[in-house]
Amino acid sequence: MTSEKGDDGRDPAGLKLIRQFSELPDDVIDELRAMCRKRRFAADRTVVHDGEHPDDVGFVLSGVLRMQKTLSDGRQHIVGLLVEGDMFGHVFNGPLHFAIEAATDAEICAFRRSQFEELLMRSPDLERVVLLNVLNELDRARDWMIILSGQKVSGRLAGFLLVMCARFSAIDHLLTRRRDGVDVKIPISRTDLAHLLGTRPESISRAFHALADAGDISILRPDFVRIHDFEALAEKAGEDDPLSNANLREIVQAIGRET
Amino acid sequence: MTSEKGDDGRDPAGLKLIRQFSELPDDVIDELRAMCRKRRFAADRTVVHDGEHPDDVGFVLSGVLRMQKTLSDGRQHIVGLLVEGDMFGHVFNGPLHFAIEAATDAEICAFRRSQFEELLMRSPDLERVVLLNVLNELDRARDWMIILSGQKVSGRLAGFLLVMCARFSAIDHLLTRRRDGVDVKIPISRTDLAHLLGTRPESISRAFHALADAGDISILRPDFVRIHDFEALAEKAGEDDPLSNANLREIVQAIGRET
DNA sequence: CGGTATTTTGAGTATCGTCAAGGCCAGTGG
DNA sequence: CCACTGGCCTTGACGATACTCAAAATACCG
Repeated sequence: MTSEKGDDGRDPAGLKLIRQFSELPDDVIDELRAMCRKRRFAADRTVVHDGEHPDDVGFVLSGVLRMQKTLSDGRQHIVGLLVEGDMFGHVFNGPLHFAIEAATDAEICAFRRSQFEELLMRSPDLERVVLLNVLNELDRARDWMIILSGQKVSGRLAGFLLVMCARFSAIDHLLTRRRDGVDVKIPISRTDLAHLLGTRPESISRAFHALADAGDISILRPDFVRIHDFEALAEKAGEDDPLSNANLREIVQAIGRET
Repeated sequence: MTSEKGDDGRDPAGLKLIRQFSELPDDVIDELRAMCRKRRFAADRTVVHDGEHPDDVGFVLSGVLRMQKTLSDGRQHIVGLLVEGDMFGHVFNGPLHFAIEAATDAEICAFRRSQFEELLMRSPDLERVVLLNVLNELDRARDWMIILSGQKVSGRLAGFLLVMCARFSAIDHLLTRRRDGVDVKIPISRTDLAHLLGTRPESISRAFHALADAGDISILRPDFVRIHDFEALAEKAGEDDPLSNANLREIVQAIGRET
């Protein structure tokens, strides 16, 4: 469960760290290890350019990446975040119609697409891992859609915070539990958050403080908030059931016991 | 290209009609044919209930289905539309967290999930078809996200109309080309459209008439509009490049030649 | 032709986008 | 060590847009 960042010498690329890979047969892992290249990106560096046929398929080892699309008028919209264990780059021939940039300092392991696809053809296990990964991403995209269709900015922000807790609970340094709530590190700037939620930085700021005034959260630092009341957030977000997500349910129950 | 609806006697389920299946080996198609069941749904009937573990994987043969999520306050949000050739239902074990209903009268072919997955394990070709299908759906979900993050309702509506043209150009009865534009049949009600675009029916109505007043479209009937100016719609939608989509490019060029 | 559901229109209020100014923090250079 | 600078976040004021509630008009279906 705790990710052992220290390389043990036999897994320099950290492939074992990726949850889904651990199920694969050893020979497939060995092949992956042989063909992968570990790369680091500083914050705000571009990992994959917009519109180009990416030559790489990659997995995030650490840090946060953002998928973003630049519109004709120069505005940028973020269509999702990638964290530890997420896959990116189109597997079969499809041009990626958005760019991928590092939101924080990040490490990825990259595979040449041709090699990866060739291995994909030979290993049904790997193909199944990829399929599950894509299905997972599809679910997340739909979650974003639900959030985006909320009409008040504070509602969308509440939905964002819940998604952060639900999806990033396993990621170190983003989420820490306390007696009186959960501390969340927000890995992107206000401006990026505005792009993600389809609004402006000013509105994001007002929405944060509206949630704080309601007592649902506390703003410890601009990029660091403490969540007090998950039910209130869920209601503002219009979630069908705040406890539909297993991770969230666990977090909420843990708080409930201690208060 | 033109879909021949008449069964030829050897393909009662219409499997051949699904574009992606035509590439599969004959024996796989025969197996699919043997295990599939053709079902019809009247408009507004539920195909898959919310939250339940669906036993079926299905493909749309005709008509339009809507994927929708019921929120706690009773509001419904539509997460996407399914048309001819689209797949639905989770392939591997994942609860579908939204319901699927028929937006119009529709025909689907359904497979028992266990059987389908078993065949999936044996046929890499089929698995590849499924993977491509899911990747495609992921792209579409991201398209919706971009549209939803537009801040003016008329912009989101313009984006919706462009998606209709780009994605449904091959579907009979939804899109017909004319000398002075393209006629589009809108397969869902104003209320549903409002749920899809994250707003209210009144705003949808006003947005339609705003686009009509601008001369971009004509409202022939509430569910039937004629598009005159694709560039104007693309600009209002904030699309990066209106001609980035091959189908759209073709439609626009066809109009350009004839005017 | 009449009844019902859907769409449209109108008026008032709330929210948000925009522009502009001020505050906070980190890094830099004196 | 302190002042300065630049970036980001916040706050305020104003106009534009959209939501709400209500009523009228239209389309749909028998």
